[in-house]
Amino acid sequence: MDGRRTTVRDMRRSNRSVILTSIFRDGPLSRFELGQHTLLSAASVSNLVGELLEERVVEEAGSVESDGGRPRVLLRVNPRFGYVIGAEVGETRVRVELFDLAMQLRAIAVYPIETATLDPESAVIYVTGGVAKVLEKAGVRPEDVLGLGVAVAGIVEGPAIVHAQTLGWEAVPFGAMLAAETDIPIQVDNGANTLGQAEMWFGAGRGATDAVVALVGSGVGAALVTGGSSYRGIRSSAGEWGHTTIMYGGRRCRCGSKGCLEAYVGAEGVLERFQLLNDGVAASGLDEEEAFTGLLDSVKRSKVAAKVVDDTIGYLGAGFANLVNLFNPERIVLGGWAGLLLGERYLPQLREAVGKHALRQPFAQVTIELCELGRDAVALGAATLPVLRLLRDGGVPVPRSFPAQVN
Amino acid sequence: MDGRRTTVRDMRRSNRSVILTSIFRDGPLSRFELGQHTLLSAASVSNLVGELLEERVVEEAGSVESDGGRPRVLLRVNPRFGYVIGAEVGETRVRVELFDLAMQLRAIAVYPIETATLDPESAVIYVTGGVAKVLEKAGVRPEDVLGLGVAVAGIVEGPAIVHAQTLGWEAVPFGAMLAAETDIPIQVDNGANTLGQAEMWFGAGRGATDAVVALVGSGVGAALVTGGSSYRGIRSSAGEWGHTTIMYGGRRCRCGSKGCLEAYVGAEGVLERFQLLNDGVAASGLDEEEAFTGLLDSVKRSKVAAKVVDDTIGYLGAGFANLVNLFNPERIVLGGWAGLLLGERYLPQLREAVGKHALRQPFAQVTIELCELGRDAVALGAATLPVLRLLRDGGVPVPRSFPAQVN
DNA sequence: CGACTAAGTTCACGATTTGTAAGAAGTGGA
DNA sequence: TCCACTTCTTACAAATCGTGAACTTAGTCG
Repeated sequence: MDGRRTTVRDMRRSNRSVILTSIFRDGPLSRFELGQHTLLSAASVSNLVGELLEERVVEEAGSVESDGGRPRVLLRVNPRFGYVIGAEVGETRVRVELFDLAMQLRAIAVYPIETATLDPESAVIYVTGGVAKVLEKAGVRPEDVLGLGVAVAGIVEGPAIVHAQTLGWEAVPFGAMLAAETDIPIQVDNGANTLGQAEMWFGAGRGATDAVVALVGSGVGAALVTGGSSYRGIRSSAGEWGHTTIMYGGRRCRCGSKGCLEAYVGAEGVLERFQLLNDGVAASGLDEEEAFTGLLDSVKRSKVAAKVVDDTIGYLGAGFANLVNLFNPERIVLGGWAGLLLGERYLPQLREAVGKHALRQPFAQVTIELCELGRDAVALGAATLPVLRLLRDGGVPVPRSFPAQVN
Repeated sequence: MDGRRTTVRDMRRSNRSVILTSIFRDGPLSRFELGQHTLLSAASVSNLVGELLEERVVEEAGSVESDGGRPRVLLRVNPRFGYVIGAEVGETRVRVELFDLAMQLRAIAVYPIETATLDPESAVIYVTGGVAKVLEKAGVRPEDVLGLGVAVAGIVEGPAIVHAQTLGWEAVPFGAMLAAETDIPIQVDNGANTLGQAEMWFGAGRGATDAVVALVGSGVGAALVTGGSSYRGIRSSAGEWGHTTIMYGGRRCRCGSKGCLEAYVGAEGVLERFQLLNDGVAASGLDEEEAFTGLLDSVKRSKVAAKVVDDTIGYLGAGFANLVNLFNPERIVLGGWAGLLLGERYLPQLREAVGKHALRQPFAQVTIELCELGRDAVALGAATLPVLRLLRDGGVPVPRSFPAQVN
């Protein structure tokens, strides 16, 4: 099977999708404005909107006067047409959030993980338990949930198979395991990707079509967005920016290779470098985040700290420049807790460092921004997955049927 | 203006495109097979093929018996429906080639460049002269040329504006300059991209949808292909792989930065490294290509040469690994004259080096191959640009009108 | 020569967008 | 209160398109 045919139904679905996406993204809109946005004729807009209104995906929201004529009726996505749930399965917690279609948070459930590693079976229990909890809290019926997006800290490939080194998961069919417990449609993705998605929709990435959301925490990753949608590669493990070699033969990285970017700008790597230069003396009794903040705060007192931070900015700048040269993006968003701490203090210096390593042409076309959402946005981003699917399908909810669909 | 509407005509154009592309790519095909490939109904296939036949884009090509029933009539793209021209504007030559729609070479014109730098005006004269020449040689009328694809050694952005450091061109509106001299539709692209395109269609990239064609010559570049089509970034200067930092603070590169991949694996950089280790003694009286071949041939005799080549494979492996980690491609094709010389001798070692630096998951999903077409394929790749457009538009030639369209 | 088989064609039908014209919903002035 | 005016909304006919079912065509085999 080759290229895909186009039938008359694809046309309608596509136009419904265009209209619905327009309403969702650009707020309350009149039919007239929809026509301008979508280039559809007034007749078609009316027709399609009528259908969406009938199905309750869209609702009227007041009206606005117009220079003496009939007032325009505003349309918006019906926030209560359905709900979406985003779940974050991380190393230290499982977090489940319920949103309405206006992406307003309606309920939340958080479970800290005490055990060293979270096995897949427990993760399923936490997630399904969290789903039940948020449904109850918000008073929403399960059948009104359009979908559940799950973000995991690892590589997700094919039909929701998860490989997560830090959790000790290897080829875990997490999507299928969840689908066995609920008939809510499930989508699984990498946490870095969902956080990137959240920034693209609601944060510093708004309006960009070709962007990279770089995440610097203890580890380092990136979400690539090309042509308005997330780029995943042949089997959705693209974006492993943290393990690109930036110093051939350099520091050993926990991935087993040497000279990875992560070994230089990941918080763990930065602290190790500091300890090395500081005659082996490390801040004790602090967790990684406190230690990292302490390091940043001590640059004025300590020459060693200043050098370590300075180097970090340089390395990070080179890493960004690699992205600029390879992807020619329109925007790079720096996120992650360590990235945020660094960016708050050193964004100008970072921009300068990028300029030193990037080619003039693509560098002139990119803007480098700090992320706007906290790290709690991982679940929000996961919740956008079912929304994205709804918009793409023109407002037709995914049918709930066996075999449960994954991804 | 936002998302694009779909009308009933887009549907037909799209289906024509699917059918025509199928016939072009998968050789002579019967209507029946077309139906299977495209999922279109037999009625629609017949209808659309009839139209294409009527317009002479497609022609019948014999028939094949079928287990006792009516024989299937084979269809192929009419090689003489139109012709395409590919031009390569390089540092040492301008090369113009004329192809029919079966991509058979019909005529060629080559102009060596003696002067140190080729100014844009002269380049226009060479190209237009070459076009006239190949038309005359092949006995083709200008109005039968569907398009002219031009490959230049530099960054091409927006409406065919060219920045070519090595030619000394800065923001040259090369497309517009050419369009002023002829009414053949013109498309301009980077030479690395067109060579990559050629490999994807006719060489080692056949069948892949997510691939990288890496070009190692005196300099280093790459063509990125994602989801079956060339990735260009926000303003089409993506793919500058040669200037990604691989050794932070390392060797100075001609781009002005330090530690670029090109400074380590580009032929110029390799020879410099050899000279450095060899007590400053360089092979004299040889051009770069001879010197590079000589270096490779001397690894058995010279420990220094062996080390330099060994290191080169290591660096290149890390560079490939970066691509593997970031893009998760299905295939990487190594090309360029130096890449070819290296690959012929050290492909297994190179694969091993990539494995050392890449993550296990994406590495297991990629195959690394040697390119199959010589460097003369740059013009062939350029000629595919108008073909691609014809296929995309479903066999409707680009109208020749003012203002001349570029890109 | 006639049945059989498979490929290709014709035609009515339903789905879809579009342009046009008619209708509806307000505003402002008499 | 009524009426003209402006602007948004809807109804309808026309045009286009893919589809399914019946039909035609072209070989093969007995």
